Amino acid sequence: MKPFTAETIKIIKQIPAGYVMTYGQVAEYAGSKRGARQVARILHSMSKKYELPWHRVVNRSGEIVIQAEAGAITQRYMLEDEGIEVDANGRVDLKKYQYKREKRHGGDE
DNA sequence: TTAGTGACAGGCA
DNA sequence: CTGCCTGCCACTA
Repeated sequence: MKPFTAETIKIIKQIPAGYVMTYGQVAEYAGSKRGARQVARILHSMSKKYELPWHRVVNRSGEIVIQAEAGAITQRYMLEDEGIEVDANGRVDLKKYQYKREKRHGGDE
C-alpha cells in the first residue's frame, strides 16, 4: 500500500457527515497536490474493498461527476440524507459544505 | 517488468 | 459561463 493511498483512505474516512471535500483537497492533504486523479482512482478501486464515504468527495466545482450513473444517484441521495443541498445539476454549495481539515490536536490516526 | 488508463485540476481562449 | 489541452501518478492487466 502506497502512503498516498493510505492517507487518502484515512482522510476520506475523516470527513464528517454533512460536509464534502474536493478530490484536489484530499490529494493535497494526502501528500500529492496534483494527485486529484489518483484520489478518484483510489475511490474507484478501493470503494469495493473498503467502506469509504466516497459520496462526500466531489470535483472542484462541487459536482458529482462519477461515471456510473447509478453511483451518482446514490451519492446524491446520501448527501441529501446528510443535510447537504444538491441542486438539479448534482452540485452542492462548496461555500457552505466544503470541509476544511483543522490542525491535528495530537496523535496520528 | 512495461504500457495504458482515469469518480480531476488548472490554465487559457 | 463553456470547451480544449496538459500535467499528474496510483492502479490494473
